[in-house]
Amino acid sequence: MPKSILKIALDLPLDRLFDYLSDGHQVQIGQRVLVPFGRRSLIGIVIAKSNESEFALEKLKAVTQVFSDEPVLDSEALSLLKFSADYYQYPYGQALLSSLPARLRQIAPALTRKQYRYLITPLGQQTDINTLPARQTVVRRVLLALQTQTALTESELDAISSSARKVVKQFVADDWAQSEQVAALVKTLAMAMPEAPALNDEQALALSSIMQTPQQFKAWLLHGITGSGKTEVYMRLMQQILENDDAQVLVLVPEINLTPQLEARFRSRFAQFPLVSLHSHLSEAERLHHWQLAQAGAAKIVIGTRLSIFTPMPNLKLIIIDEEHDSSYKQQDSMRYHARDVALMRAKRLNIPVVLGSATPALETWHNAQNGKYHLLSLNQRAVSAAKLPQIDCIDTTKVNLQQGLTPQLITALKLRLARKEQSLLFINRRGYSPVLLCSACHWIAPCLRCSSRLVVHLGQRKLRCHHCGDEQKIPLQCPSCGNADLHPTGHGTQRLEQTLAQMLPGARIARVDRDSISRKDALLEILEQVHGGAIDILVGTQMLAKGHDFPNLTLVGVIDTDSALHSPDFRASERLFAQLMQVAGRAGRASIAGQVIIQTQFPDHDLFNAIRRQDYVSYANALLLEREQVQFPPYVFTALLRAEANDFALVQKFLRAAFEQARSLSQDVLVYDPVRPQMERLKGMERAHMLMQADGRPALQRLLRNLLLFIRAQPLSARVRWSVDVNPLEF
DNA sequence: TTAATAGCCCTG
DNA sequence: AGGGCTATTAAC
Repeated sequence: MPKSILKIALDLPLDRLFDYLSDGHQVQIGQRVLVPFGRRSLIGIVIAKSNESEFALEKLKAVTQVFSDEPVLDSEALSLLKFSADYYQYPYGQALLSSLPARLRQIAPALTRKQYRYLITPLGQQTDINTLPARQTVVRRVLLALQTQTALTESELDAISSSARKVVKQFVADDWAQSEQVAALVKTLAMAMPEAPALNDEQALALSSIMQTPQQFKAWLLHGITGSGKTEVYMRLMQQILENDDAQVLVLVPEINLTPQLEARFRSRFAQFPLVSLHSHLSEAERLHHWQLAQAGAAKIVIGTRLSIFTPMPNLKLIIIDEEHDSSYKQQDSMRYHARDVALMRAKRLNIPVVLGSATPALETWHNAQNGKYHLLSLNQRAVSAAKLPQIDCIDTTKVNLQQGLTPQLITALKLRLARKEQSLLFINRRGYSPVLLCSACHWIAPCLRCSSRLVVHLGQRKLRCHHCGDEQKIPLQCPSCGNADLHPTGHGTQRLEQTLAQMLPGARIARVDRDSISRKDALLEILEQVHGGAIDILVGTQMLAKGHDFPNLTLVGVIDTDSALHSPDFRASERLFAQLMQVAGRAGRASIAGQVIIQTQFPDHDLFNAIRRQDYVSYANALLLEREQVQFPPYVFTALLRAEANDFALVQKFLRAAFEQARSLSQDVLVYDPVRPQMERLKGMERAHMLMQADGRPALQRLLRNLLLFIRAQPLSARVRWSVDVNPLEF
């Protein structure tokens, strides 16, 4: 009996598959199909074939269209998505469809345009440019370029002129050139392949350790301070794996780190291996094209952000996760997966190595390295041996006179760098002019009407703005509460700091980097270029500046105010602050000049600053882990969070109350906490609350969640509140 | 999720 | 009766 019933995943919040008749179509598992659904048409993915259906056979509809000229999703990709969807309690169909490039979710056939390049023929090579009419400039330029470079890609032609493609087609007709289809997107770079630097002992040991078992699952933690040469270890490792028959390698990076420079660095190092990137700045056509090259096995290296962990790669032999502690690996809506954790699952299922790299590993990761689940490799020396560690000073802001929020020590240090023609970076994690607008008479503070937050003063646009919902208001002329006209912008943000510095240090060339100044896509790159070129003396900015940029002439880093993170109710705040400070400190003095870091704080004797001064991740991580163990927080327990929000708080309460009673009755192994309100009680006009569940092991928690969700989905109330489940939430 | 429909209050 | 609104239900 032929298996004519297809089980199909659809992009719906319903956690089940739908049955359709194949109706004579040749259909494979993993294939993309178009099906009728109600009175609309949906894209689906075929998950299984069967002889039977639990649905009444006469009610089954037939598949409308099979996209049979496309490659199908392989079973590894399908099962990884299924596993992740189950683990993160998210409908399989939605998880699967949203892992695909948007073009594959649309109804039109997603044909990728074929790429061509054009090669010069002997006849074309012999043709003398000077015999061509002088006015045909494009013809002359295309021929000249072909003669000197022997081959041109379509994008190189486009760079010559918009009519260059037309010209080259005529060349093909005249047998001056011939066209050739390009299988993979290989951007050939004119630059010579850089010589790989020699490895130091630690790097060599790390490489050889991993390469002892290149064909089995092992999780490696590459723990190395900034500048210790983690990237070089990745690249040597990739080189060795790639040289092995047809292997593919996946490199995950945080979004902000995937700069064109990093991509170019990998490309020039691996000129012989086709490389594609996958990130949010690609056009949909590019994303599809890159994804398909990975899926076909043509791209040997994929560098991508979070979502690319799900990219089908038939010959995947190594996964690398750079800056593994970075919180951008955690998806914060839809399926709330953690790309690092999914990478671990994927590597385990494929039986391949996975390498996590960081200067400040996540405590979860560090814990796993301590208990032997991961193998620890440490890089303690700086790879460039001349480079020295910066000196780190914490200045007690309660004991000195601040000038506009700056300590005399920091001002002196800034002046010294200006005199020496060296560069400085000031790190302040607050954008805008000042974080509050305060009435001097009645202490009224401008609040956001839609969120439980304060409005930030933006003097440039003369506006008050909520950084949570984006709402804007005019700056009031008098206090709405008492009528007093004396309203003060209080506290310091990036704009104010920039202004202060300009007044205090006339002549200094200052640039500001934050989300407000970096509106355009390339603006950050432009500023960074200016810094490299020596056109900037002082760079002021938020955490956008903390990562990945090396400025050899930058010798001073100032940290203005991070104290709020020390007393944050978020249990991960100090872990994050430590990582952030280590990262900014690493910006100072990477070349042969020793750097200085000045941290302004009210609590210079805090453990965190003591550890920062010594740049001692290990003892601080161990101390934090001890605390986490004592209070039974992750990674010593497994948690999940049920979040809910609605305009009407009573609905949220009712919804969570019902869930709470149900969860309590469902499980003895899981500790279910009373629903509470989060730090941000109201956001964009929605009243929020959540319920925490905590267990000693994953299975008990998973079991509870599965049953709890069955209950919730059956509740009519669940349609009237927005709710979501977050497994291993970053904060609660 | 979308889309249809059932139920309800209101006007006229 | 019919318009306009919300709640409910089905989708293969």
